[in-house]
Amino acid sequence: MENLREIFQVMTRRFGLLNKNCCQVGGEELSLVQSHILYEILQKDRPSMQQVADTLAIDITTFSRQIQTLVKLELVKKTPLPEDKRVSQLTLTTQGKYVATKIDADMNRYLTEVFSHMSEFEQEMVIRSVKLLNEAMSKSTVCCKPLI
Amino acid sequence: MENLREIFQVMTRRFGLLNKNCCQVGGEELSLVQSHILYEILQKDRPSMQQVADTLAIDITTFSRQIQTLVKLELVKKTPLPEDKRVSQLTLTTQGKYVATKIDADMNRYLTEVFSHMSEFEQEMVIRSVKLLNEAMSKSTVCCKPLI
DNA sequence: ATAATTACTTGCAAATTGCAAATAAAAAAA
DNA sequence: TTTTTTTATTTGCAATTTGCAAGTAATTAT
Repeated sequence: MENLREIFQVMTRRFGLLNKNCCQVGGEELSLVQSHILYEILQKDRPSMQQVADTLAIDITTFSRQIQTLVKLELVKKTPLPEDKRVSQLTLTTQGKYVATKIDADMNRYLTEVFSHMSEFEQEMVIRSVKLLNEAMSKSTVCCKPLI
Repeated sequence: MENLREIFQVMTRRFGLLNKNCCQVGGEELSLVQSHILYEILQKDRPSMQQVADTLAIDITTFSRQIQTLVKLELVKKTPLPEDKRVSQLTLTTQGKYVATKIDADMNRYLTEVFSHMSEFEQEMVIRSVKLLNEAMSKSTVCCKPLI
């Protein structure tokens, strides 16, 4: 078969570059990890710290500190859950929602631009392929365990 | 159109997880960046520092230090170019070649496992798609400029 | 009432990163 | 041929990020 590593290596790097651009909003510049955290909180409904950390496969101590930063930036709010005061519910502030939405829109814009270099047919094939790839990775035994 | 960001976000993360596993050889554990550096030196013929740093879009100062680490680990050798003593030619040591090849094989094995969860037809489609995606990104104006 | 778990937070210490500034060699300009 | 400019690479910080070990506080199990 093909040299899989070769093409995926290139893809990974290019995506890394794409992602570098993608997290500055206003004056602030967020890291990729932080943007992923915002994204996850935006999607889920009032998730706990542990929940999001697990989903993103980030060490909980690292995550704790990242959240502290995002709270200081007034993008995220932590509310103790009444039924169990150990857990913190995470929500986005208005600012946070704005930022998360902005990053989402930017990323979609970037991706759309990338896609514009392909034919309609190719675009659909690529989308189908990425979905397949995601499924395959979720079934894989060698990696990618967490995540949805 | 589809929510592109969604599916690519998931893919990016899963690949991040896949890559986490993929860089330990013997007792040593290399970082993803370091494995990319080894890969690049393996592919190219005696590249210079600047060359590899540009290809990988790594800041030259960061790169300089990474190479120092790899030299200490006896995976990379730096030889001053006779015609221009400013530039260092990079080559892999025997150890380095072994490690780079090992990582390459591991990654291919992981990817093959991932691919095993798809049909023959799907596998080919995915490969074609990733190549298309790489081309599209190389044409893109919003990112991914360096790289080959 | 006591012990064991769970959810999260801190205290290090090691890596990684990039900007500014330095060095040293080569090329261009005077 | 000097002098200046450019190029390739290295250091000096200083900020960020990371994970392990150990701690706190709230819950659940015994």
